[in-house]
Amino acid sequence: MCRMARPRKPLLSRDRIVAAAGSLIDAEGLEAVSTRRLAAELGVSGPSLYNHFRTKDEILEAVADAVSARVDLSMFDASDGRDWRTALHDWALSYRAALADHPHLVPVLARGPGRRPAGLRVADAVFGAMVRAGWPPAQATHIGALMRYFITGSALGSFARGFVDDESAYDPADYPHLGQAHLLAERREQVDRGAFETGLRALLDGLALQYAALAPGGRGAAATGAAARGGGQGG
Amino acid sequence: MCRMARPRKPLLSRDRIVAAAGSLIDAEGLEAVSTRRLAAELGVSGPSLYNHFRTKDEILEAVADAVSARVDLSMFDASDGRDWRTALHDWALSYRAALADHPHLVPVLARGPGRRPAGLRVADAVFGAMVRAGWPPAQATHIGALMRYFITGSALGSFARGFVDDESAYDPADYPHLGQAHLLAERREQVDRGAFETGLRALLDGLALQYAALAPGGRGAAATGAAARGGGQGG
DNA sequence: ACCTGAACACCGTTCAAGT
DNA sequence: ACCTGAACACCGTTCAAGT
Repeated sequence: MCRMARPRKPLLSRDRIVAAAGSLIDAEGLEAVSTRRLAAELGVSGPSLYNHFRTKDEILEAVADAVSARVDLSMFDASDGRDWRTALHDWALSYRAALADHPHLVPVLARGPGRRPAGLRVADAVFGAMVRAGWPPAQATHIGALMRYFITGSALGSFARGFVDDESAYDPADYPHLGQAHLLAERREQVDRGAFETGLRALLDGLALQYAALAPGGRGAAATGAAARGGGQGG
Repeated sequence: MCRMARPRKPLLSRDRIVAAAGSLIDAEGLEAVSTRRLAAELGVSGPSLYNHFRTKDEILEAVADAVSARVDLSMFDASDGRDWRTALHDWALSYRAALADHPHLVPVLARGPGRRPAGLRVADAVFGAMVRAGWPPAQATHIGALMRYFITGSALGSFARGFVDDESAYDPADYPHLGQAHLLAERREQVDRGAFETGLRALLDGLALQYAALAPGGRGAAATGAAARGGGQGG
């Protein structure tokens, strides 16, 4: 009935390519992904990929979006949005966990949501929930941004990983306070988690102070478009 | 007296290479730096660089270290370390300014101090000052880490830059709260600065609360007025 | 000691050709 | 429509050769 019958089904699909790229990145890192290598992994030749994606970067973006899609956002549709602090906290843990599962992908995710649908969904959910909780829109934008800064910063620059595992690198004459720094590499996970928890708590405590200081009119219901000024008096 | 006299002075030096690489990165970004291109900029052939650096990555690290070296640390040697909050605040601004001057280099700096002397000097100064102010060493480590997270995260993932400047990317049916998102690209600087200031203030307020709650052994009386008030239920 | 050209084993991407 | 081999313009790095 139809035209001529397909000789055989396609070897490739966007999903297959994204899945293979994700596995390769997790296993061997971002630098391991070349179009030729990825194609070989899929049993095809390099240029075949260009039938499904316009550039290699588009493939990376698609993999990153798949990770963003796994970030839990259910804490934000809790009706009234009263408890913005708890929602923000739980979301931060979920976000961090997603990044920790795919550390090699963090540099891609840290570039921002761009055009990635799942990345935009995350930004949308945070912003919407903060406004619903009574934050002025400008402040809600800032909160989405600064939480991203902190979470991706912690995932990317895993602090302890930045120190080499080699005592001789830290001459006490040069760095009087870094005598134990080579131990950081061993206790990496502990330090990273501790710093993240301390920082998250400080951030939420500090935001709670700012929330308490908001003009009474702006709380409890969706705020007007007027939007308070930026960050108060800082700097 | 000496052996045979040098025929002519060397064409290259580590300093010249680092300076040329820095200029190239600032002008055209990290991807513009290939060994051949950089060598051409210096009037030599590609492999010549390998007489002065072992790898291209070592060149990048040296450029990054030069940026770290320009971060002001003078606020940390203020004798008693009483006012750790102000010192941390001023340092954060200085750090952010250094990164903002060389945005293309942030991905390199975000990897952590590694073996870079100036990077280690920064970590050493922060840690030392916090301990001197009465923070327990473990907490001082966390503070150094979480400040790094936030500052490099904000420089790298410049929030607004992550959104495309194209209204059609944000279908209200998909993202009900992102109606104005394409405006972010225009107001990028404003949003980034506002988010940074809001976040920094929250972070310091939150840390002040934790400082005030330290066992009396950790003295200092440095907590600012903002810390005294409530609002810090645990996360 | 320092620079060179040639070479090796790679890249991302385009394109005419096949089916 | 989808895949291929060949080709273009690149990479980082090594090395024997020159001075």
